[in-house]
Amino acid sequence: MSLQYDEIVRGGLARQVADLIRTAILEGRLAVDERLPTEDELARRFGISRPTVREALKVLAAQNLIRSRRGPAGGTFVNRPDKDAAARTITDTATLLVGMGRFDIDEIVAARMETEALCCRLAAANRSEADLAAMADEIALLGEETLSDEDFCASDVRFHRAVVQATGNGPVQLMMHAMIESFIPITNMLIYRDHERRRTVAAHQHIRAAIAARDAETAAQLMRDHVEDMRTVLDQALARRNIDKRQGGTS
Amino acid sequence: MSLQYDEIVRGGLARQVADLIRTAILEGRLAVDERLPTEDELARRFGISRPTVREALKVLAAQNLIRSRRGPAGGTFVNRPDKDAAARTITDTATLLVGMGRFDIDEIVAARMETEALCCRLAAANRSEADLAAMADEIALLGEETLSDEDFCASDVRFHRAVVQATGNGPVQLMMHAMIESFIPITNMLIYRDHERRRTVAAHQHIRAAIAARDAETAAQLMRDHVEDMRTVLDQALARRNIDKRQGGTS
DNA sequence: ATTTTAATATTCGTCAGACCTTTTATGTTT
DNA sequence: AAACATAAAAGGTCTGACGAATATTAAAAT
Repeated sequence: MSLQYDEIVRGGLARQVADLIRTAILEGRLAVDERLPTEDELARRFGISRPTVREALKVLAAQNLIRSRRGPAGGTFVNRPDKDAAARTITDTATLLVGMGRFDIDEIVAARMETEALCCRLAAANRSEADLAAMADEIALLGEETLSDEDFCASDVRFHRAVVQATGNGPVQLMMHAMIESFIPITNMLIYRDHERRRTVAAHQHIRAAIAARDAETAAQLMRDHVEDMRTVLDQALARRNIDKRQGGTS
Repeated sequence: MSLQYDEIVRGGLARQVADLIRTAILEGRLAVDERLPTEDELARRFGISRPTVREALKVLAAQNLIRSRRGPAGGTFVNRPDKDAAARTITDTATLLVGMGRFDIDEIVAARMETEALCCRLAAANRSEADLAAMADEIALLGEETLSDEDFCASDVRFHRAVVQATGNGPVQLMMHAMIESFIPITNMLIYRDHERRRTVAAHQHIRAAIAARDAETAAQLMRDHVEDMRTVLDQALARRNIDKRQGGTS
């Protein structure tokens, strides 16, 4: 364990202590799963009170850097960087920006169109049989007539995630999951009519077939067309909503 | 202001309160820049103590959801979602994963190669004169013989950021900045020799020219080749480092 | 009358020490 | 040897207080 327990100079104490410990973790001076001193001990060594130590630790826990357990074998431990936890953090951050309207719909659609086309190319090169099976599952589910709108959207999301998964590329998966998830609130605005549903299922089938055939360019182009299609439906939905707003002002 | 001050059921109190407030913010029940009750008031309404309230608020502050100021006009306020703050969060998260070796170098390079090629295509379509000027600046800087290794790397990063910027697409910028930044620690391992530096400058010039000419496919291919080149140099550097490790075991 | 200065109230930031809850380890009993 | 009871360790929470920063207000000086 290597930590400096003085050097405190200016700013909120809790913040400074959090920064010190975070830096120690990021620089590897605190190993993964290593146990920090007890809160009492930290307070003593930093020369601050325990509540302040706890505020600092809460910050680090919120960033998934540490975890705490009670009991004699408990204490505060350095977390192993976890892809899933990181994915959640990135997704939440992106979702917040999208939800608060910090991006235009157009640029979101454009971003998704291009990045998912890229995923198709990578997926065509790297897909496994399991990936193809996962896509097939969602295609079958999506084809069921009795599916509710919510279940239809959820399955649609899972298909796109399956394509991302098939890229076999960790960093790409990390970023794309965030992009797809943060887009959900907008896609959920859509109300799919029957013939639109059939179009979606057909598009998914063609995309899967191209990926299965390792035809990267066809898969990418099909995905672009598919997202473009979604944009058209989305535009209509938005237009309808605006008309409704003007006519029946029931806000 | 709409907040439920009871419904506490199970789990850490601080955690629960943080979740309640976070949900209220995310659902828009607490408007941007709205002021929450004072910490004393929150403690009273939630039926908990002020230190616990503070732990909850620290968590939310760590997630950039709120800010606090002292004084009579002070208090706790809801933050406006900020692209820069979000970019920092995402970058830090990705950097942690990369730094702790949760991704293979190969998949990082592959991800960067494909995503930056994509950026070139978008940049060719959307670049402004200012974007081209920013790229030209970094090219000029990178050509200077006297540049230190650190400054060379920094300028290289800024060129790639300029390309990303030229896409004019917010979500893409968000994700790509994270990818480029998190890759820095690895690129910094490189020691560029003179002829490698010249190759880099030449590659940047060609990429910029293709983007200026709105030649998307050429720009994309040049970027792929450029990143591929970096990978080659990187592999050599890694090989050298491994040899050094075996010979001079000074750990 | 206006500007400068001082007092004051408000709110976050920190502190001290105590008690509660959970969890593990130990030791006793059967 | 297994089951149970007990104690100790550590985080989780509470109470009450004081310190520090800052906006408002009042007072004073120009």
